[in-house]
This record gives sequence, C-alpha cells and structure tokens, in this order.
Amino acid sequence: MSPRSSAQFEEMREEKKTLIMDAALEQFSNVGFHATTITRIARHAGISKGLMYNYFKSKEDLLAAILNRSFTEIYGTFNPDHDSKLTPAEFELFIRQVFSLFREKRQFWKLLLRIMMQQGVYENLLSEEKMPISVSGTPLREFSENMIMLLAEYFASKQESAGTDYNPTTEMLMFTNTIKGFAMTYLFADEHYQGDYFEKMIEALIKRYK
Amino acid sequence: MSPRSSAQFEEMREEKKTLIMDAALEQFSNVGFHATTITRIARHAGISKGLMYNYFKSKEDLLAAILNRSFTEIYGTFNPDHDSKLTPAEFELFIRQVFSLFREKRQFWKLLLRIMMQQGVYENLLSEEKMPISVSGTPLREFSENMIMLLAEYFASKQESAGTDYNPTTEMLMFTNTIKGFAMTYLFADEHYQGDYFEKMIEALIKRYK
DNA sequence: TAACTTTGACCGACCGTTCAATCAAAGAGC
DNA sequence: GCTCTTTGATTGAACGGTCGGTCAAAGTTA
Repeated sequence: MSPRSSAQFEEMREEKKTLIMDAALEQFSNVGFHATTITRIARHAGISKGLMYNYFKSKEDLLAAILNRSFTEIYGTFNPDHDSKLTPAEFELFIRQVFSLFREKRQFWKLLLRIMMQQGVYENLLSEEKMPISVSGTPLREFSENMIMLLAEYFASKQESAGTDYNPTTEMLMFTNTIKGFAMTYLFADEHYQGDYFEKMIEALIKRYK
Repeated sequence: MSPRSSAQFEEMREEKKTLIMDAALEQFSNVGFHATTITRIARHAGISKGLMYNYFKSKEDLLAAILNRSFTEIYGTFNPDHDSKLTPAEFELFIRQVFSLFREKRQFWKLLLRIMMQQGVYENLLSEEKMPISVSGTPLREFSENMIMLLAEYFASKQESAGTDYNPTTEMLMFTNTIKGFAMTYLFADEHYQGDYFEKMIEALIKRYK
C-alpha cells in the first residue's frame, strides 16, 4: 500500500466511477447497451476513452456495476420489516413506493426493461456468482421472491371478503400486469403521461386492487 | 425488363424474400436487431451472405420489409367495418383477437416491443414516407388512431351505467396497460404463462372491462 | 452462348480494448 | 522556498476483430 491510497484517494476514485456510471447509464438507457460506444460514454463523462478502463475492467463490467448500484439503492428503499402479512395500508404504501421509483430511477428502469428482453442476458448478469447483490444481508433473488410471496398472500387474504368467483392468482396477474404496462408506457413514451395521469393511475390502482 | 421477369419469376422472387424475412424475423426477435449479423441471417435462411443483398438493399431495408409485412397481416385481421360505435360483443371479440395475435405473431410482437423502446427508431422507421403501410387504403397511423378513438368512445359510453366516480380515461388506461403488461410478460417470459393462465387472463379482462 | 443467380473472398469502417507516452501534483532532500 | 524525484491519473494512437456491404467469378438455366 502506497501512502497515496488513503481513504481520501479511495473516495476520489469512487466519485470518478460514479461520474462514469452516470454518463453510461444515461446512454445505455436511451440508446441501448450494444449501440452505446465507449467513445460516446467517455465524451459524455468528459474523460478520454482509455481512462474508462482504469475504473472498469470492460464494458460489461461497467454495466454490472451500474445494475449493482441501482439494485442496492432501489431495494434499500423498501422496508424489509415485512416478515408478517401485508396490511391494506402497507399494500397502498407499496404501490406508492413503486411509482415513486419509476419517477426517480427512470433511467435504470428503462435499462432494466431492455435487458430483461434479451434472452439469457438477465440470468447471466444477475447470477449470484457474477454479481452478488444483497439487501440487508438477503440475496437479491430471495428478496424478490419474498416480495412476490407477500403479494400473493395479500391477494389470497382478500378472498374472504370477495365474491365466489374471485381468483387470487388471476387478480394478482391483473395487478402486476397493469403496473408493468404502465411502466412500459411511462418509461418509453412519457408524452402520454404528462399532466396528472401519473397520479390518476396510482389512485386507480389503489382503489381497484387494495 | 428482361423476359425472365415474368409473373412466375416474380413469384419465385417473392418466395425467396419470404424465406429470408422469416429467418431474419426469428433472429431479430430473439437476439435483437443490432446483435443479429447478416451472416447469421443468411446461414439460417440457407443462403449466402451476398445473396441477401440481391433481395434487400440493406439490413435496415430488410427490417422495414418485415415490419411492413407484419403490420399488413395484423391489421388485416381486424375487421375495418367499425365505423360506428363498438358494441360490448365487438369489444369482447377485439380482446380475443388481440390475444390470438400475441400467440400467432409472437416473434413480430417481440421485435416490435424492442424497437419501440429505441428512441427515435420507431418514428423514423414507420414514417409514412419511408414505409407507406396502408390497410384497405387507410394509412397505418390513421388506422391506429381510429382504433384508439373507438376504444375511447366505448369506455366513455360505459359512464352511464357506472358509478359517479367512474373516469373513462383512467379506465381505458388501466385496460390498455393491463394488456401491455401481459404482452411483455407473455412474450419475454413465457414460462409463467404455461397452462391456462393465457385463457384466464382473457376471461378476466373481458369480465372486468367489457 | 447468353442471361441470370449465387457465392464467398474482400473492403473500409468501426468496435472494444491496450499501452507507451505525457503531465500535474505531491514528497523528499536541502 | 526551491529543485528534483516519484506517482498514478490521463491521453489517444494503434491493434485485433467483426461488422455491413461489394463484386468478380463460378454456377445454373434456357
């Protein structure tokens, strides 16, 4: 260890990495991973092409770092205290949090949607050996599965107060598909969601599925 | 015009073009437009790389031809007689037709979803000067707008028999978003839709939004 | 033979990646 | 404070490889 590699220099290095990752995320989400060149990223980050490789091993490594950071940020906003069942109030909060994340982490979601549409890429990139993301000590995959289970239980619990032809599985599919469809439209064709449609969709979802 | 370019030879030429387009569509939808190479398309079509350029000007021209063909096929299945208002029975038929198309033209929809997520690509490719698609003499854009108008009118007409807090615009957004979300999940992660979930989603949509 | 189809070696362009050279800044010796 | 040394961040030309696209030549058909 040289005297230069102190905590202060590590911090500066992290700041530079953040700068590059921000520029890359913007390009990846708008232009696409394959279509984005290293030169383009470097130009937007205000650095030279070669310097990128001092901070990231490769273009793929850069992508992995971006996804890792975003997942950690996003899953960190959810309160992991929900070991017990979901109450209607918590369900409503969940919806509002999800929509807030669409707004705040817009570029990440665009990138993620794109990546999930490439066969195999998602599984390879997010395999636990390649990218061991964990939220409060819980691996990402387990965290996601818990969330889905929680939602499934919530819709199952609504069966008592619903009619006889209520199907919790179908109901949950309708719910999740509505959110997915909204995300797609909002992220890639925002001109339709100017004004108050964003909020109206939240209220409509809560009213219908809470 | 040479004597070889008779109707019979034109037909053979069209068959060859179809062969190439089929192979290209499969690759574009699974691997992506940028990631698919001409060599790969040629290999899957059973021809040489150079021959592709006897039938299509460029890779982009090939993509445009595929989209053109698919749009014509798909919009042709819809009965364009709906100048008047949509009845509930017609609305139900519409849903069933849309879902049938998801099944039958699966690869095209995958490709289309991908393309719509590239900023500017969709507008450039489908501009009327570059790709003058028309369905029964009506330009594609006009045809789509008519469909949306028809749906909007249908949801507006339901206001009379609904409660006071019924919002036709929001209701239509919920409806279209649910379909979009289903399409995304079905097209890119079909393992979740094995079994009868496909049919169950159709019935649930009809029951809720008819 | 003449007209047309088909091939695949080849081209220039551009990609991600490397690396020798540069340079500003911090340390060391005085 | 001044000079010299050391450091590692930074640059951009260059590299190997691959891409979309071209074309002379071989093959095919009539």
